[in-house]
Amino acid sequence: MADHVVSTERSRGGMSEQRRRRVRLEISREAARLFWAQGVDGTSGDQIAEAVGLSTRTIWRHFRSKESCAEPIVAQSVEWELATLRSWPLHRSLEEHFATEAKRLVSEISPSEQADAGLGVKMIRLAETEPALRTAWLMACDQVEHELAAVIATRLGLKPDALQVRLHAAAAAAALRVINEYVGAGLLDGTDPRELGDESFAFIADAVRTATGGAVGDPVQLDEAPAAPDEGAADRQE
Amino acid sequence: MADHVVSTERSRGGMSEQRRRRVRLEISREAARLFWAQGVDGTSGDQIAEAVGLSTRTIWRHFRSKESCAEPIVAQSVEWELATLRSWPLHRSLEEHFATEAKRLVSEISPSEQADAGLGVKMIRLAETEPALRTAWLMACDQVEHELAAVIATRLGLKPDALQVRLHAAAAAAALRVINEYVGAGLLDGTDPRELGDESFAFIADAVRTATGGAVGDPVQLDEAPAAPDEGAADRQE
DNA sequence: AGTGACACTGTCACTAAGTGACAGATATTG
DNA sequence: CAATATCTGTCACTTAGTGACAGTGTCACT
Repeated sequence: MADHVVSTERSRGGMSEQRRRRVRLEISREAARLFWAQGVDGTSGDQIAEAVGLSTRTIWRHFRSKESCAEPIVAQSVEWELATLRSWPLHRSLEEHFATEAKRLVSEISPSEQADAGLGVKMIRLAETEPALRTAWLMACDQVEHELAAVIATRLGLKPDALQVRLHAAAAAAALRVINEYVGAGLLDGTDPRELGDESFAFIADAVRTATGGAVGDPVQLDEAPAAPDEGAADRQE
Repeated sequence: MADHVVSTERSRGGMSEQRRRRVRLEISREAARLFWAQGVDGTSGDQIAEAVGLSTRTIWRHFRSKESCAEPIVAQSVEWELATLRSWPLHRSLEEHFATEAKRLVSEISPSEQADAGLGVKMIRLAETEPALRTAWLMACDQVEHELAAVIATRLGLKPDALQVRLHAAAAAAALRVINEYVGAGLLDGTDPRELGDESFAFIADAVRTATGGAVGDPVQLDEAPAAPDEGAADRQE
């Protein structure tokens, strides 16, 4: 029985991971709705449980705290940025890549994803005044920072934990955070989505380029990556 | 000494403000010690209260949550950066200013402040693994970001909430955060303080300059500040 | 089909975080 | 000393979150 392990192990442990994510997202949707409608403090765990049709105990089995119920929705709202960064080819400029990816995204987005995105924006807005939610938002930004570190590391031919890379990644991620907050606030205040959307991707690329002192944004030649002409003090770190 | 306005007016509502800060700091010291020794989850509010010699109820009067007990110690550990930024004269370069301020600081620091700084570094380290503390650390970084926004705004002749300013401030603050984490981790891992200290202030200035795309760091002429092409990219913000 | 293993959920009792309300202590002012 | 306002301790209380146990559905193997 030890030889055909594959199918058994998948069906047991693997099915749940997908299912678990769906349940968490479902809980997160209801929690976000309630948080937005009544505030975080004004929403109890029991209310969330009732809204999603589960027992309170089960909520705590999926989320370690009330605030963290918002995490999946918030995380999903930066997921497209993560995906875009992951798929950024070496030979393209950031502007080009963001422009094409943004266009593709707009055409492919489903109504339910759009609703989730709306909730995500609201949570980000709420995070400015509700310190409890701020953690969730900053966690998502942290994800972006790590993804950026990986991308930048390969582009500059350095390790992801080199100080130089971490600095660039942190600065660029911070810029992305500010833009997200800015765009989100604009949307919620009634600015026309099209107006913001059209300029935003060019803006994003420019912000990343600036925040990294111009080190990240241009196309990279394959033979150029490992070369990295001594940038002084930074390379003594690993 | 202060028999006049200061003492009277403060004694009613405001005397407490100074005293309150001292009490909060005292609590924060004990909390940080315990957090470091036993972890955050392993430390109860009752323990903190007992360690500092107050009732548990009084702890909650000074801090809205257990984790926030760490805030004052963490905040104090970036206080010198805030002060240094506040006192940055227009006509000096960031490198010069940081170098002189750092020297002055090293000579003036008291043993108790040194102990507090040690605790602060430990809390920052702990924040990497304890999400509960991460909020405190990021709050402190947020302070730095706001201070930076104010400084950058006056240097560029823009408003503090202009998008351009917010982007620069966020990127620079993120860079400072990474450096703080890097230096702190180095200290805790036994690196010689002198080795890190000597290069760090030059490093800081350089990081800020890079993160702002070179826009922040140079001396500013007085007549140049308000000049900035006033209807440029950043003005769509109000 | 039957049986055991396992993952998921609900129920309930419990710990710990945090608040409200009241009373006593302390300090400042007149 | 009297008057007032802030600070603190005590205690009862709400709520977030956990541990333990039991019931249910699903899959695997026979």
